Amino acid sequence: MSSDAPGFELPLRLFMAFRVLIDELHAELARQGHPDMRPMYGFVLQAISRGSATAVDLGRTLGVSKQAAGKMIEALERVGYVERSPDPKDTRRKIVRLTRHGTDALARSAQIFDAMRNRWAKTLGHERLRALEADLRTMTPPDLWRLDVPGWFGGQ
Amino acid sequence: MSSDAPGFELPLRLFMAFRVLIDELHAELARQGHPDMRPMYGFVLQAISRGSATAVDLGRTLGVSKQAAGKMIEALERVGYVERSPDPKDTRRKIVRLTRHGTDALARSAQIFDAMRNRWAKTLGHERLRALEADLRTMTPPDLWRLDVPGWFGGQ
DNA sequence: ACACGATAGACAACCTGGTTGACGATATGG
DNA sequence: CCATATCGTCAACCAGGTTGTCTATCGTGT
Repeated sequence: MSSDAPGFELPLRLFMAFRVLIDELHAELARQGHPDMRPMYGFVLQAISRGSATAVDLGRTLGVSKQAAGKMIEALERVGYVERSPDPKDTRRKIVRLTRHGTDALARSAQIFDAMRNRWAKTLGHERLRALEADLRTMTPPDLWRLDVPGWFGGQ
Repeated sequence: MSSDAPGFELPLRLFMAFRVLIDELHAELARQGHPDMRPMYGFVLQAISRGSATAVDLGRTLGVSKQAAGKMIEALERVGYVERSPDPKDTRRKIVRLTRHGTDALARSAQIFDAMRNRWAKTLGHERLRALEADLRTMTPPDLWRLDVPGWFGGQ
């Protein structure tokens, strides 16, 4: 009865589980030809591939300032995951899109995530995993992509 | 029955759930007289209260450099959560301990976490929540306190 | 036709939280 | 008694974020 976990264990375990998955993902990505990949990049690449075409755009969908988004794009450009080209329709804008390398990173990430989920399913059982996912969905905001991952440390 | 979630949803939901809890904690802490509290501070205060008495110590248990730990202590000292005093047995060391304010922050955090867990239990049901916690425990390293929270962004 | 407001991107200065490397002061053990 | 290890600090740097300001361009209303 009084064997309930203390309240602080829940957030800690959630975070640890997240870390375990993300760390594994990046270890595997490094093995598969993406040593430059960083935790943050995945989110950004995903946002770009889902239609964020400019820095302002990206900032909006990521929940950060356009300047932060701009820096992110710059970093991704440096390591060859995205490229920018001027928009002929609007010369103020520079359109960002994934390079082949960036697309590859995303595809491999998806595949690795699926593999990791399968491992969880094997360990916990399909039903338990589905229940876990459903419960997390219940307790979190619906929009999966509007997590402003960046900057939640730093606060304010 | 191909309705399985894509692999990437799991880590995202884990992180969102973590964020939801932490954000709520800090909103509530701010209301309860701890507006200076930040996500990182909780972990550090906890580590100190559990016996990390010096910067080197703290760095070790937190998994960061002694310099980073020193900066953390400095910041906590500035907002009045810890205080330092020279160790008479070893004049190189400065012993850190929580102030009354720091202890209060920790106690309130624990209480708020418990309240949040109760809300989860109400929504999901006790059994589901216990199952969720058990499953997370299964998939994560056993030592709850050796999550090197800081610096997992930044990478490398 | 044009002036004016809104927008895109860039630059600068700053914050947090991390890193390495170096260094002086103190402890400690052969 | 001296070599070595440890503690704290300083300095320089990095990643990722912030705000504020600036220019160039777009698009709209009169």
